[in-house]
Amino acid sequence: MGHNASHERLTAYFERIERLIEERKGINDDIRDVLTEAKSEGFDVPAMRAVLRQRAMAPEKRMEQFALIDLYVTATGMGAPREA
Amino acid sequence: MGHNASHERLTAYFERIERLIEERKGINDDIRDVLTEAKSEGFDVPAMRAVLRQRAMAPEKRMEQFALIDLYVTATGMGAPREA
Amino acid sequence: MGHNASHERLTAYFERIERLIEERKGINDDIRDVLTEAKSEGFDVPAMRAVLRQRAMAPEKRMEQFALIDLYVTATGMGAPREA
Amino acid sequence: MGHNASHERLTAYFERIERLIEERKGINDDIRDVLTEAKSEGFDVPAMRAVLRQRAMAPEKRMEQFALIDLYVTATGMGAPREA
DNA sequence: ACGTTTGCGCTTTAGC
DNA sequence: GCTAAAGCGCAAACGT
Repeated sequence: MGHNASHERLTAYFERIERLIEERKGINDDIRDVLTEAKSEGFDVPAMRAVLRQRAMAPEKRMEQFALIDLYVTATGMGAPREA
Repeated sequence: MGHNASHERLTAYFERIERLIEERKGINDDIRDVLTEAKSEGFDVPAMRAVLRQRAMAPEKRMEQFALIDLYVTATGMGAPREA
Repeated sequence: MGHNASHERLTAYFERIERLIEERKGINDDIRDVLTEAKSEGFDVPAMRAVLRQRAMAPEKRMEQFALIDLYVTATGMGAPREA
Repeated sequence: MGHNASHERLTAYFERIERLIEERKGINDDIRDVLTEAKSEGFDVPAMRAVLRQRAMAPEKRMEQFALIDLYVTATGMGAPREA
């Protein structure tokens, strides 16, 4: 009884998650389609991915970190900080 | 100018993809939420994930894989694959 | 000068860590090589990884986990259980 | 016979890999120890990790990529390229 | 100690 | 088909 209810709840969780996973798969397909379309127009897909990565970084957080990073970079004589 | 048109198209691609990535992130959050909810009811999340993986596999492939695993476990003298 | 001494110590830390990271990378390469060799003899690498995961688990924990997985699989009306 | 030989070889592979995994674990422990030591001298561990990540990038490859990346970044009006 | 967040390894997929 | 990269899950680490 409580046991059966438990089974039902568990099954419901699985179904919800599997539905979400399906949606996620659809989105991944969409992304792939867009990149394929861009590629067919001559755009460089790896470079586009690189830009997407860069844009994904929260700009604020990046700047916060760089103060400390530059400090250590210069301190250890690794050459021009943020040169890349 | 063809160049500007190219920029516009590229920008549009980025925006479409970033929108899709946002959606995907939302879905991942949803999945995590469902698992958290299940956990709060006493379900074991890693075990649930294992079941989800099994359900995602084609039954035939799953049986093949398990047969191999059992074979290797037996071959190397590990304790009872069955009790697994 | 204390400042320079600090720089030197920091640099030393970086070098020690980077050396360790190199070693770790070498080990990962070795693991990959062994698996590749095994594969070339006809062994199934994913199945081997599954066995390695099982062997890495404390036997008692392993039994617990498998019991839960079987329980969930049964509860949700799936066929033949097993795996990790 | 060939069967037994197969078991032996498989077992040998597992043992080799498990030995390597042990070594890797030891290295990870060493890295953690070094960072702990650095922290105890007042160095900022997250920043150190950031520097390590930066140093890990092959400088050449980075520069190669940046030509294309900058092209796309400027093309899409995302603001100063490589500002970080 | 807990929850959140970051890094690490594995898996799978994309590109060559 | 193989090598290289990205996504994902897991675990340790950091801050509260």
